Amino acid sequence: MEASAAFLADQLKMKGIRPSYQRVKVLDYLNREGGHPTVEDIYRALSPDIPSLSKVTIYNTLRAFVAAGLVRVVEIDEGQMHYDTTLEDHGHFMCEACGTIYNFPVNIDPFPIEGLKQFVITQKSVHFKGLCPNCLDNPSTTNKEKNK
Amino acid sequence: MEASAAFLADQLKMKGIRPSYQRVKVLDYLNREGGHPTVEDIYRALSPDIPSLSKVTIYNTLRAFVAAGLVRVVEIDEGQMHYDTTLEDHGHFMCEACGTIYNFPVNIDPFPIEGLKQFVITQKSVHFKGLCPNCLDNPSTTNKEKNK
DNA sequence: ATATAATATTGTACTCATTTCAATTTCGAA
DNA sequence: TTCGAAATTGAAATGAGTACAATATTATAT
Repeated sequence: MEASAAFLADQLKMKGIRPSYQRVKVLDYLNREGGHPTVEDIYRALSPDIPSLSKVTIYNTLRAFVAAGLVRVVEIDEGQMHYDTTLEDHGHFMCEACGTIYNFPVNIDPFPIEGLKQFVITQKSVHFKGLCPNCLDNPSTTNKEKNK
Repeated sequence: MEASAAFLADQLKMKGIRPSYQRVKVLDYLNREGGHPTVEDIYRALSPDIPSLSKVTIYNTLRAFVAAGLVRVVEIDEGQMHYDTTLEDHGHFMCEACGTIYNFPVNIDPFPIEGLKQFVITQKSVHFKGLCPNCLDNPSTTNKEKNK
């Protein structure tokens, strides 16, 4: 289901972000699709509807969203950045066969952080890699390249 | 102190890597300097001694070392890859002011991995970011750019 | 409603890490 | 010593992300 443009615009206004047509569309995509899209994913999805859309706009938009705390950057993939709408703390698992990123619950705080006594920690990430159940079941039918 | 070239060459041979002049020099650098160097770091350090040295060789060399299990990739910095000679499991802390990467002990295994029951996990990383004691003490005297 | 100033969008050009490719050099075994 | 395989090198390509300047849009004050 699709949230109304007005509702999405209010979401942005509350965060001090001007609800331009493009920004509302990006937010709508993020809310609808979830997952961990890249700039490229978003561009490919919205470009048909907004022929004039530029990737630069998506970069700018996501930068604004991250600064406002609407989305988070996931840096599990060296190739490109992914964006995550789940704001609660959680871990990320990336399948090395299909490239899909999964969230999993993990409690990061009770870590024995001996050795970082004098450090100020502003960001904690837990990143796992391996093979997801889907690729384990269908070894040859999925891979990163195909899914592009 | 510097390990003998013969000793380093044997280290490589044992891993099935042909001990070329360049590879021995890269391994020597890694053993001597430790830390979390980038290709650029290694290139700048070795280039004066090996004028013909190409960055591609360092890329190739590190890829071979990683495949052989001699070093590990650290993907905490989106900009560029870092390499780590510490093979035991540990976390990485990256200072957002000076860019320095620190190791810290962390026991990753006893994680409550509910939600990944069906997954094959081949790699686990714990990445923290923030400010290191050095930069907390000298706020203006260190930064990523200067340290380049 | 309109003018004006501030902000967003867009295309182009650029940076920079990494990879690809082909040519040359080096190494190792016969 | 020779020959084939593997390594090194430079040049060129790739691809994500950024910088910049021009244009378009929006918000606010009049």
